[in-house]
Amino acid sequence: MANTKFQLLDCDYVVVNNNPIARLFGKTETGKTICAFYEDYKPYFYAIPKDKDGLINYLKKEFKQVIFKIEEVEKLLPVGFQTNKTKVLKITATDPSQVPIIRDKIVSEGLVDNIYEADIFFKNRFMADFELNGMEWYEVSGDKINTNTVKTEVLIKAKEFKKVSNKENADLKYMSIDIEIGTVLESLPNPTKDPISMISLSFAPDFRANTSLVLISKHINQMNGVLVFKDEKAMLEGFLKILDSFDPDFITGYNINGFDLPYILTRLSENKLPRTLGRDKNKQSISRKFAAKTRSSIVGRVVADVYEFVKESIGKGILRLKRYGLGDVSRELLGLDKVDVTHGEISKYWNGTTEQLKKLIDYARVDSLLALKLLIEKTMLDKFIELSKVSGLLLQDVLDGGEATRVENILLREFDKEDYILPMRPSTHEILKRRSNKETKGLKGALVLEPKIGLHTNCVVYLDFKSMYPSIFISYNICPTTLCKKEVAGEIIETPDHTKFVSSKTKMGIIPKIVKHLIQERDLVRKQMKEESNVAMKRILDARQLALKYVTNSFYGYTGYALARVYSLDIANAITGCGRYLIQATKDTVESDSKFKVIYGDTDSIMVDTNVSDVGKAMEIGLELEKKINDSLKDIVEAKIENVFKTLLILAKKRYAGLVIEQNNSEVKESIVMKGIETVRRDWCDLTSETLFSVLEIVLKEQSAKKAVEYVKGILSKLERNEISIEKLVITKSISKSLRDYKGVQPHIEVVKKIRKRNPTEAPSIGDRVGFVIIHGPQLMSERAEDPTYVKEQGLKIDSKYYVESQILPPLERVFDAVGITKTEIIGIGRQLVLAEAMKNNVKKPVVDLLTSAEGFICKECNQNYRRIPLIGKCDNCNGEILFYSAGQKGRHLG
DNA sequence: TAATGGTAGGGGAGGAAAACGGTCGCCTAT
DNA sequence: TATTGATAGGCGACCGTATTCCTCCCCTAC
Repeated sequence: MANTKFQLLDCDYVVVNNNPIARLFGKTETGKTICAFYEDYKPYFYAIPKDKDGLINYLKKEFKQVIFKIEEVEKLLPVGFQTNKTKVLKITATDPSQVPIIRDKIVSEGLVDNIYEADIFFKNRFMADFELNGMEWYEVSGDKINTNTVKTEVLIKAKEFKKVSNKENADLKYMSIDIEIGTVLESLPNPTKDPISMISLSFAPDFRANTSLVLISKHINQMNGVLVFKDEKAMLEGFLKILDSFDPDFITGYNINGFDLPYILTRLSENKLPRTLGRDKNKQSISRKFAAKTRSSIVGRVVADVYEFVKESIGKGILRLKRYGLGDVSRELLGLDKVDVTHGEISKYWNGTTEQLKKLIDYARVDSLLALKLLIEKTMLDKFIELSKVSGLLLQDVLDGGEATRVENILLREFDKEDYILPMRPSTHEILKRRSNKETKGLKGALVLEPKIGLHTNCVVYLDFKSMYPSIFISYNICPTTLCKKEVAGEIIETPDHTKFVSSKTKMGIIPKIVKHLIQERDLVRKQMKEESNVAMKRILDARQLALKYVTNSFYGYTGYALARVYSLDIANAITGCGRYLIQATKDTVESDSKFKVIYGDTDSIMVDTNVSDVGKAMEIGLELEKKINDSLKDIVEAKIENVFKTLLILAKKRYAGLVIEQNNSEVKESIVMKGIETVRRDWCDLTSETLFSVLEIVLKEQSAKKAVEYVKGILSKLERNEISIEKLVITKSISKSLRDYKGVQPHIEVVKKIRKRNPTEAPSIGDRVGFVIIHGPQLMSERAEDPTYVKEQGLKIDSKYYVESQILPPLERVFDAVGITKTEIIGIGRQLVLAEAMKNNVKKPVVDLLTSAEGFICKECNQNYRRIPLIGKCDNCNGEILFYSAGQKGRHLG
């Protein structure tokens, strides 16, 4: 009998003698690999039979071999408040793989009214019942055993698991992989035909004193850090040996899910080599295609693709990058450059001189190294490890799955604790029904208040509600288990949209309970974080509080997700309805004192003009408002001052920029916040983002339009003189679907088509971001989009007019327009207004106003205006065409 | 196919639809 | 032998062009 503590990495099952054995893979305190086997557990599900005895007899007859037990139990149904339990059959099978077969059969035979939990994976069911969470620590007790089926150092026949509190990770090993195919010249590598030329591996910690190794499949002279093999098969065998002896917990790389791993697996098959990359001696590793992604599963290890982390973190705004090639990302995050070898050059170098081959080896080595460095130095796994602990899912499932999977795993456990049963995932037919129903009935979202557009030079306080939707779940006790579908005795809570729930005195909802617990836990972790001095631990705690936040915020979206087990439009609508009510009520509360105006608000926030310019005074006002709001919305949501803007420019809904002042004791910190504006969008070129950023900075900090206008003029003339480097003109857009699904003409899609024609190996595909510039020519803008590399090679001419008129001016015009300066002033004709002056008069579009009141004439080209038509009938200034100006609109040609 | 949390909203580009202006043929009134 | 004066103005049909509106797409705010 031995007790061993280990961190849980993976879980699966094998069937031996018609009996499932659950296997837990992990890492012990001393860094040893462990596999714990648990034999006495079987899969089960629930059904409401049409005819109880009929179903029992049918099952006993048709599935004699695989039915272990059928019993009648009492459970609570999941949707609609239940006063009484319902009798259901709990059907236990011997083999997990038989459950879907039994389930499909009894459904198609029409033997059941309803069926529950018959699609829960065995590993999740097992972990739920034993309260095991991915990446947590457990002490397993049981006897050591011998078996030849797995490759781990410690083997235990488990009797019991006890949770151990340990926030740190075991000594985990990482291996990064990058492969090169050197034989393909013109087309994409074909894994069934084209052999792998090189495999680059990097290790953390070092493997036999090597940080990296490059395996090469043809003869070259001995080199440091290079292992030479006679052919691909020998190299793959070498790779398998290294994998087994290094025995990593994590397999990583850049786009390994999309390319390297499936390629290696296919090559192993083609070479008739075993595909057992995992810690099981027999189970083949597989790589399956789901929707747009490929997922690999390797027993006992975790596959983590750095490319996917980068893409996701960009989406969440943690990393502001317009492209995410390994080179771009490494430069940005690590300050390291990648050896640059294009796809076309790979085969050239592979078949070229020794020098070229060396360069290729170097390139491959750096690629696997960079991916590994990114993963470890940027601690990309931390958040996912904590998400695994919070949701209970295995780390691999957290990485591969979406937010719904996490929510559902928590729901499964909590429903079970209170004797509720969970619905099945919807069928294809049900999904379609839900979607079409949603279209007609609709899920109304949040309220966005009408913004007061313009520059606000008084201090503005930004208040928002702490975790608004989660708080609504709690305050209104919103849950499928408390939803009143018919008349119910006892206290009822009615939401502003008239959806009814029983009060928490009658029954506290399961989601409110979960959410409340998650919020409390997060507050606790944040407190611990503040007190923690150890940097590494602080980082883990930070990842944990973030993970808790993500999961807490996922419940609302889940209820409106058509593929959810617990889907309820009524609930989703009740939540957003409460949200709309609360934000409107808050606005009214603030404005009940006519001193203050709410100038904007979105979903859970409001911005209030304080009428004072002193930040300290504004803060006092903010605190008063905060108190006032919280008094009126007591026990529903909690408002908090997020920050104070010294100046704030609002351009439109969801678009604003502000100068934030933080006064901590004597320290004053200034920072600029920009939301939704082109400076934070990735589908505008750097020239636009940078110019606009500078302009906004000048406007917010100095309130000098003159300076801003001068700055812009400088940029424009540089652009016209071709003094701007092409890199700054690259616009990027991502490919969201397969090319043939695009209905219209899109610039980035046209570029991909061109690249494909020229060199298919270089062409970006679905999910990638495409960079392009617009070149000079008569065609549609989309057709003039070109690959920047190609433009440089061919010396094509950039369409500077496009950049001035479509990239630089429109965003700037919106800014100047909001502060009362017209396009005329920007491009330098007419007098220049000083912002303050324009503000004082509160004149919007002064030139247009002038024209509107007195009808006149205007030049189509340069907007010069005339009270009388020039004698020659053309513009004196630029010889442009003269238009008649009427009711503020240009129209009617002259001459 | 299988499966990927939600809605609100701004803004660019392309293309269809509607609007407009010019011309022509035809008619009528003068 | 015959529709046959000349002119202005109204009207519909047609056609090309400039606007407007709508849809698709991307990306962001929350």
